[in-house]
Amino acid sequence: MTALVWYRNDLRAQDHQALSAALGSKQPVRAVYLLSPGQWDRHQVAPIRRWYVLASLHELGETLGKLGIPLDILPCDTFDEAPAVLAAYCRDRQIRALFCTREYPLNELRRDRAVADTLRPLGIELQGFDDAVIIPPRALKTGQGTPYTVFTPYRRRWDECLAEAPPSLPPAPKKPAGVAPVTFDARALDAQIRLLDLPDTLTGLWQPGEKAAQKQLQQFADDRLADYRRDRDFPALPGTSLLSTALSAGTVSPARCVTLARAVQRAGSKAGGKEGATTWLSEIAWRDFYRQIMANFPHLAWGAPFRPETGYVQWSRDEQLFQAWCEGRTGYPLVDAAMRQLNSTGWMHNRLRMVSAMFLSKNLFIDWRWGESYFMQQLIDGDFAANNGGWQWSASTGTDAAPYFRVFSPIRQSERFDPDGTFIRQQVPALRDLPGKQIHQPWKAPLLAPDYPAPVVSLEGVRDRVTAAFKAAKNIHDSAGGASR
DNA sequence: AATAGGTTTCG
DNA sequence: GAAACCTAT
Repeated sequence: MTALVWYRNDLRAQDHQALSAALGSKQPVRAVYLLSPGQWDRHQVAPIRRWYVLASLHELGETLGKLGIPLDILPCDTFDEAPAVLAAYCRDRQIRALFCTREYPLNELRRDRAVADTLRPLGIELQGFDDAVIIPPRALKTGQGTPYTVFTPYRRRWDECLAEAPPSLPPAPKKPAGVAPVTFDARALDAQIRLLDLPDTLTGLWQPGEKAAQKQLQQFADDRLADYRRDRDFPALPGTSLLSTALSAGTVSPARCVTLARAVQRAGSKAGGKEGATTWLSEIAWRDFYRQIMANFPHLAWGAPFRPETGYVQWSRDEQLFQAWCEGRTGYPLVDAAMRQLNSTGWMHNRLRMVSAMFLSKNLFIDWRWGESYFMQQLIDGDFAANNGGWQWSASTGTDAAPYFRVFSPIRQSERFDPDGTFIRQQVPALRDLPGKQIHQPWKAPLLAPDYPAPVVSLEGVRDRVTAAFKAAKNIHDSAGGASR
């Protein structure tokens, strides 16, 4: 009789409820990871993200090995094969219980349901734990018993829950007495990593694995969290935690993040320390918010807008403008700097995700799904719920009312959040010689940046056009009888 | 989690 | 004349 931990996007040994439960069952413990390149293709997982996952798995295999837990990497091209692959494995290894961390997007839910249905007749229960989030997706309901669809009231409830019941961290896993360490065979992983064939200049920017993630969290909490509120919106500063990658692959747990943030919040020693921690906790709450949106509105997984009437918006399908956006040559410095950061590092500062998404969906008026998909293909932290939520927020098709708020001026954003142009100059060499504030509007000094493109669209009248297009969409929706449904 | 355009206030 | 303030969308 053996207990099995099925690893997915929870690639850690510390702070891991499923692993803790498996060890607590007093049976021998094994672990598996289903390697699914076909599923990665379907979900458009970025090569750099695949690399991060594989490299983190390599470390996890060694960590688990020291605890006497063998980690097996099982080939399983797509989710469709998961039930058969796991059933065969469980049969061969006398598995009696299966433990995992729950995932909430539709394909993952269906996979897990199919696995549970296949294993139950074999006498194996699949037991899920909700520690990929702080508050489980169906736990919080409004007064009307419906899921929260506006962030602010959600955040208030989330805070109350946190105060009443702070997340608990399971004890560090220990090697059971009498169990010998095992050696992890990383050959399959290393072969996959070689297939990706990514340049060292790219992978060298990132440190995979649980140890690096823990260290990064600790350093952020010690050095930057107190100033997070002040610094987080300036892409030229190291103001953010950079933990999105670790959180999305589970090399760090949100519970650990919240525990550290609450400690800083309570200490509140440094001036502003409290505000910094509170603001960062909000970002963790956003993460939970979009996960509970995804879990409660599963049609989002099929490309549907959250607000049905916005499904009738007539987006542009201009491939050339889209390509200019992807490659960072729109002629708007901060947008281009943002896209070049994404393309060259696999990551983009959160402020810039809003700026570039807003530019694609509102200024170019191109379908937000094109942008959502491009981000997934590039991002090392590509997380379906957060990415979809962010894109729909920018495109005004998503949660939170007041869409007329939602047109950024790429010039204003640039002036506010990269005032002296440091970040732009780092990312866009063609603009390096533009002095001072001129950098925000290079078309006014074309001779100083001869290699930089002219703006691909004018900013004039954007708001009126967007408002008109959304009004037209609502009319179509209402006259199609959508209002009554 | 915003902008534009106006008015008032300040040095 | 710049900065702060107000307001409609």
